[in-house]
Amino acid sequence: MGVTKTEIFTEQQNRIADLAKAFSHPARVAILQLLIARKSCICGDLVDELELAQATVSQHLKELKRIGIIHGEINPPRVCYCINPIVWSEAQEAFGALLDRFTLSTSCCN
Amino acid sequence: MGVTKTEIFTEQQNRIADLAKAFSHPARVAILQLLIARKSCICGDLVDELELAQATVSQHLKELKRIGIIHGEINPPRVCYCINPIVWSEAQEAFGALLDRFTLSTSCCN
DNA sequence: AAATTCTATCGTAAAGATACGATAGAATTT
DNA sequence: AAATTCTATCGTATCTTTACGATAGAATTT
Repeated sequence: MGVTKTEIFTEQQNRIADLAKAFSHPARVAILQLLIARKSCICGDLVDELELAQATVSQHLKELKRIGIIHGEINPPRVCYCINPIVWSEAQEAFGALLDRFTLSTSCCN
Repeated sequence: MGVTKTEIFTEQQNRIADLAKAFSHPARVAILQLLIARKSCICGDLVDELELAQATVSQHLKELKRIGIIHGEINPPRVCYCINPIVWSEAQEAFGALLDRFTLSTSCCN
């Protein structure tokens, strides 16, 4: 086994889980924070800031691109990575909706 | 290798990544949504709602407990799982702070 | 054209995650 | 005491993730 049964969950549940993967590794959190702070970053800069090999950074960037939360613009000989505002606000709404659904009145045993 | 180098990241980055793991699998999203809706759930109920084996549901509950976002109260012969309001609000603040740090003015290439 | 620079991908090794059947443990019920 | 009920854990198979060295590809620079 070892394979997630995505077909038994809703689109929304699968999408939230996928978006959460963007934030589920400290390197990707660090990358997103740097992209926000710098407004644009190239892979080389990120490799200097993070103590990770260039291949590893590139792999994390690939995952963030797959999710859609960043996109890269080729600006030879470099690549400018940026937050994708559409997907970012999608994440804001998705997490916000889920996190705000719980209030103390919803709690039972505390 | 295959082992995350947590020591090169900040406490905050590691914590956000860990909290995000709670939401990074659709089954755990579904469990949290059910806990909110029902205000308390027992493992058996969850097994009925999710099309997953009892052992699998228990494993996801264990992961959510490890993160701290839920806690179980033994109420023999059952267990009442609840959202932990402290950790839940920690997640609200952590994700909120990160997600709100990006605004359109912070964007570069769009 | 050759050298340089930067990023992506390949190949690979190790660790972690996911899923489930089987079994154990703990408590109530019969 | 035996049976029943419910959850946790064990063992295991498979897939995924993380990490890095090596190499390829694409573009500018010398």
